Amino acid sequence: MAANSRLTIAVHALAWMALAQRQGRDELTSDQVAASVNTNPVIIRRSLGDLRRAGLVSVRHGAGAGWSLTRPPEEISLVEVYDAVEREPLFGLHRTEPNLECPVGRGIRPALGSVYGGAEQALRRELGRTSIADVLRETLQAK
Amino acid sequence: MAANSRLTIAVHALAWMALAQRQGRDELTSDQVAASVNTNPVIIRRSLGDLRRAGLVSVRHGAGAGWSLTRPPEEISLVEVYDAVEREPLFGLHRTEPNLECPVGRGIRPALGSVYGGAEQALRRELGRTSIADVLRETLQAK
DNA sequence: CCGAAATGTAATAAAACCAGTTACAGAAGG
DNA sequence: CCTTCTGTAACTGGTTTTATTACATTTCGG
Repeated sequence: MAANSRLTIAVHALAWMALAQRQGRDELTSDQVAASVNTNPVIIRRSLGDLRRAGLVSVRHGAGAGWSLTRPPEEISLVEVYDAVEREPLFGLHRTEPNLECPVGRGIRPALGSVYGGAEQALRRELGRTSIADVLRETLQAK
Repeated sequence: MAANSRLTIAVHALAWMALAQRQGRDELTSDQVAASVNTNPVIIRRSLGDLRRAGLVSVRHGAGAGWSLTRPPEEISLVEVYDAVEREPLFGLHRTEPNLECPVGRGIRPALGSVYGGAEQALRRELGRTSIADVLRETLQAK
């Protein structure tokens, strides 16, 4: 699995926005976020665009524009971020249809689908236990 | 995330081997497994090779060779299969080092590491609740 | 109302990964 | 010894990911 870093980038952006907010800066541009994440501003705009579509951040256009959180960071859980930025299921099924003349080939896809669904639920449940505020607190504790 | 199908292929192979075993065929060649999964025998040999290194199957070489389970299918849990075939962590950290002059950039990686570790544990715990025998039973129930 | 500043998005590129395929050396049973 | 099958390397086509450039669009501030 080519593990992507979409969740990492989105959480980093949100945590940084939460810290800036605490310091009185309610809005950040994609350039400012990109400077902390150390990537290209377009990557940040794409990621924050996903979060905007999920209702987690809002944006103002034009000159003096910027991004801001729509909720206090205590009320943004990582599962919402996960759902906002991650589209693919965790495990892929067969790329080509299995042999339907084999009893295993016939029935395995729904069986796997239910197992995979349960595993994803467990993952999402665990992510739901952590908020952006939690991540920020742990981040600032690291000396 | 380009979700790969390694877990699917490995579980399919093991379920098929479990069914064959129940029918008196203790050994299968990679060609026979590939016929059910509907893929190339080399893919199966690579997958079963991972499972062999994890101790879940054994192989005999040469003419009349084949693969067999080393344990009853009730005692093979999906988390063992997952660990055998999946090397990458679920979520990638930053591809390039974040800006260490930013307090968030400095501390976020260990913070995310601990969150991601917990999420993976939850996933693995859930996968541990299902065995190859469970998958086979559900597979055969699907009409 | 004009210009500056910022977003949204398309197009492109390089790197990585995945599934599939061919090929072949090596092992081992008969 | 010969046949069969594994183990693995090499390569291919396709997809994904991150990064980058470019530009039309939006809107604030003066």
